[in-house]
Amino acid sequence: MATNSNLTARGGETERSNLALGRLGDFVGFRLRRVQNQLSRKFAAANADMGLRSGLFSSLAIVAANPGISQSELSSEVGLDKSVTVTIIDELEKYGWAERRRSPDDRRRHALYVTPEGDRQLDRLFARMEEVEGAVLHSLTEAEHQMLNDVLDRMYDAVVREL
Amino acid sequence: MATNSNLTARGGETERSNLALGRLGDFVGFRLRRVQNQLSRKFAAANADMGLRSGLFSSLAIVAANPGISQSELSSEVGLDKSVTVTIIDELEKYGWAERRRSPDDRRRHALYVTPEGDRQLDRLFARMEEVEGAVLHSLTEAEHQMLNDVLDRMYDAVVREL
DNA sequence: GAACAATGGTGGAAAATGTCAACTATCGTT
DNA sequence: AACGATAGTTGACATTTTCCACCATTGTTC
Repeated sequence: MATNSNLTARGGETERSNLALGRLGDFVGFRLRRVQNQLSRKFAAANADMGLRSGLFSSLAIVAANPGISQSELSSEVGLDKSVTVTIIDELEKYGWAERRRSPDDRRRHALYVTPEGDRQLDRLFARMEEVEGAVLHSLTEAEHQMLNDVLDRMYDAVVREL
Repeated sequence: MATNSNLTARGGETERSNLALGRLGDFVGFRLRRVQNQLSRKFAAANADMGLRSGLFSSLAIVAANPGISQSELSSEVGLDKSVTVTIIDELEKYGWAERRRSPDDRRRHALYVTPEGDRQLDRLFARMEEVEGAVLHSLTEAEHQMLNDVLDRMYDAVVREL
């Protein structure tokens, strides 16, 4: 049942660097976190030159894909608090990568848009992200990659569609 | 190529709550983060009663699976700084869930062990984790689950085995 | 159309986390 | 005995979350 490749025995002071996962290995959440941790670490390292705040890239990308989106919508999509989103948009505007425009319909809302400069920046960021992921994905077949995306989407739908 | 189920059109002010992912949808890292975020959020909510610090559960589980492990080894496995691990073990000892014992071989090291009480606690935590994951995993077949674990393991190996 | 609850956005304080650089004790090697 | 490397600890510091109060605007209700 378990896909356990870490059978490292304790007791013999093994030199194999791998540790046992124990029951932790039965949970997808753990494996997910493990991989995701490393991945985001790599990505952060690759972009250490410019000091990009954590949620900044995702936010910019989401705005680019959804022109006119509101800060609340963005917040819930990226999974950040509204107040954090404010800070992020502030920064994006400071860099000149995005801008707020008052919505004519609902004057409370700020409709968000990516500037041309922001688009260029996104290109760069996406390129680096591809590099980082490439190193990881080359160990997967195209079919596996496809299936992974599919499975992750279904998991996301499942976890979101409950209260 | 992309497994995109969010084709929500912009422009028509659609009421569908789903947003477009755009190019972000081409990256596994994004999907990974998405699912993992929700999952850990759920898990945290399920355990809100006791105030469990972030890395605490994983650490306890790893120690349980590797009795006598050192703090450094634990640190690198969980992906935390040594100093953070110190704090975590402090807390675990305060709760009476784990303990340090000076290693006889190497008196610098602290060999870590889970107490019986810690084991009971782990049972409870694992049970809750199963509940949380169960809701997500029921949307996957057993074969998919298996494959997901396998793929994630390979990705982890790939990302770890590079400098 | 006046009153009131609900929503989008801001600002700021406080707690939780993560990062880093000393510093001690111990080990291994020479 | 002397040296560098490792395990653990501590404390300072920056960065991130988390919350809560607040203002402007909207929508609803009578």
